[in-house]
Amino acid sequence: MGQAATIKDVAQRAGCGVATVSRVLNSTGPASEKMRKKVFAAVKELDFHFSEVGRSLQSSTTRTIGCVVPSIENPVYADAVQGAQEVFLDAGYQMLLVCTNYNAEMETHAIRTLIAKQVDGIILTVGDVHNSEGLNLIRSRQIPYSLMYNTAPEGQISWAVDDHAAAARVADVFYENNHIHTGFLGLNFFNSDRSRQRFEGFSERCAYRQMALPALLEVHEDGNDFTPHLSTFLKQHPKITGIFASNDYGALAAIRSAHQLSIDVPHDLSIIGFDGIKVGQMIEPTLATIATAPRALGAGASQTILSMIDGTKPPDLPRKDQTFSFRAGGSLMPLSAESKDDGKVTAFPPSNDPTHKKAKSKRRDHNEI
Amino acid sequence: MGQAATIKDVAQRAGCGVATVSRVLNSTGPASEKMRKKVFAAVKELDFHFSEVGRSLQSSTTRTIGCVVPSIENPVYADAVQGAQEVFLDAGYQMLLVCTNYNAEMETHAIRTLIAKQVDGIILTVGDVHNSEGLNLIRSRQIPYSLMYNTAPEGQISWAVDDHAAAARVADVFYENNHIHTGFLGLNFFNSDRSRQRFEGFSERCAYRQMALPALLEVHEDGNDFTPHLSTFLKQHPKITGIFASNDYGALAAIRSAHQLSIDVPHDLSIIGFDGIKVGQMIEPTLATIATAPRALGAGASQTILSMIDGTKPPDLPRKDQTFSFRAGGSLMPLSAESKDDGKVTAFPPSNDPTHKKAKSKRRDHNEI
DNA sequence: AAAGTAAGTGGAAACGTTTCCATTGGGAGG
DNA sequence: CCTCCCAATGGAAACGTTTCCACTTACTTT
Repeated sequence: MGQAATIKDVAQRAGCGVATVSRVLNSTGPASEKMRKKVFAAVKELDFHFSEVGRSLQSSTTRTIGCVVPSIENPVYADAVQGAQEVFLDAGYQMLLVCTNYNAEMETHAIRTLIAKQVDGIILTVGDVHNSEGLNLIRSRQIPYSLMYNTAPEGQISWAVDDHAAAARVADVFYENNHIHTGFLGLNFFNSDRSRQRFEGFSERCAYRQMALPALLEVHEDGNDFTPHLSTFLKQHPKITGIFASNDYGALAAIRSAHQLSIDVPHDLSIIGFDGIKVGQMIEPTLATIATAPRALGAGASQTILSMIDGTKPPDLPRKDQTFSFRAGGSLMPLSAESKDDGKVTAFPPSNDPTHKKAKSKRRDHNEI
Repeated sequence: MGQAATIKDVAQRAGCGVATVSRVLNSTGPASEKMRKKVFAAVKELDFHFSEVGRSLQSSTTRTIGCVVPSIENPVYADAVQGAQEVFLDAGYQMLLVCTNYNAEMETHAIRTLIAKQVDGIILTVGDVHNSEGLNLIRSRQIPYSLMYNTAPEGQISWAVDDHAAAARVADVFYENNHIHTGFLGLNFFNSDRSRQRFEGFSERCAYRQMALPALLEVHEDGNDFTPHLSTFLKQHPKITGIFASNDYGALAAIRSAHQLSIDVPHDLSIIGFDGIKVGQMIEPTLATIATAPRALGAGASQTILSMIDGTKPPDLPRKDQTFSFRAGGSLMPLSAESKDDGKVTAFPPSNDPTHKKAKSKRRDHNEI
């Protein structure tokens, strides 16, 4: 059975014209019962299925959506993509996925190809919203699109977490728990405007709260060599009692490195992450973090696009402060009031004592790390 | 600039026939320098790009590959998909992604649609290799395809971890570490033949080693209510000193639940996972596990498909025992020889890990759980 | 100078659909 | 019995490409 059957084959077999076959199969237009029978019989015999390509050419619609994200190794994007995918699938659309690996060139190229493939819409996370060649192409072609995880510039739609506000929330949480001296752990700080936004929001709120300005620890890759960095950092900033990591992986790495340095989390050091990945709740201590809903964002962006396509009313974007929530966890612990003001060492056990008696709330001695 | 320009518009603008435009732009066939200039000028003015749809119709090739996996929330699949995607992108193919959520109906439907879209190949993980309607469709249509993470039946190609052998390896590891009484934690045991394969391989090798046959703890969802299950399970099987979880998430859940039950991992209970997800190495204790290379599998499957398409020699499948490796980790600890036979409480060798000194060398007393 | 060749070019068919339009036939209304 | 209308149908155009083929032109070769 070499080539796939076409509508012509069906027509011939059923002894009618192609127009009739099309009408019968699509239930568009009239057809006698006799013809319908014959057509269906022919379809069955030939195992005929419409070619979407022919259809697309004629209708100039592909029922395909492009999706461009940096990487689905990051569960945040993976979830968003999957959320999007479900919505699209329900609506009868398929999804072309491209991961750009945070590479601007790939981003542009991918978008160009998607446009050439005549996708009906594009859902994307770009590296730099204000300077994305691909995004410009999309806009000039007037293709329905929705951003994800980008802070939306003027008049554009983006389903995103409000990084700034969320980070501010973290500062509040630290404040409420008497952590005044904090650090910010930024992964890929200079590649990710999301990371920068978080630092900014965090810093500003710290200032507002009259807390110390957060010390910045910038890390490029999440290699295994993070421990010395943390050690140095904590020596340089001995007063720090809380660290805000720009994402949960960073937080996990910090917890682990702290552990290796015999710094107990949360007794000696509190840590808050960002994203709310699943494993954060599967470990001990559980990770205090900013929980986000990537699936919902992906689904929302998809619905926006669908409504652009069929002209219905698009869903409302969530209120900015509803794009995240703080999730308590074992990695955060209130600092006792007496050590709050100066972070000064009070009663210490000998620092070479590796024991971590949980009950006792000791402070770490930074000078001896 | 309403509609996108077509090759006809370009031809008209350049004052030539469409054939010439096609030849110039595709560098196929001769063209005078004068015409070339004019064509390129017209292309620029009109911002013309070929429509892939028209092209596909004519060439009956779409430069698109379908990818069907259960879910990319599972980082194993996410990595595999991304590995595949990179290979395809390099080769100039785009990837249509469908996540089936472990649902056979969706699987069939997705594959049907992919076929209708005339993808040039399909890379997929099916629920049941021996009874997949979609797979049959693909085969009857003679579409290039490659399985992933399915144990390949007779004469089919599948890039997969050898679950059976890997699980056997885990039994060996337990044996070498004097763990004779073990349990198997199966997630979605009845939905996943992978999980079953692992149990089988594990059991067989346990028998071969003359270890106790593993007790099976079956879990349906990884909810928060796992702890009581584990508690009951350990009460029922008090001799167990090692648990093999059918995937890393299960292992993490087990560690956490053990913690909640005041069972120390690894001193009281050793745990080995499966998959080798990234976070396994970011937590304390690190997770002993079967490490796999999802990206490589995805990439391999892609290359297989590409070579089917262009008729070149397909890459060799990896040797079965090279599809995985055992990765040591803190969640596994050798059982002292004297307690080996009966699991009786004895003194433990001092841990060189200072953080675990707090764990008093106690064996858990199952009766008190 | 005639003939042959090669380069350059455009027309038109083909790919698989949908849809407009024209044609047919039959039944109802006058 | 003649008209009119409507249901049923098929032919053909259109969608945007590529490619075959035929045609012109100009140049080389005898």
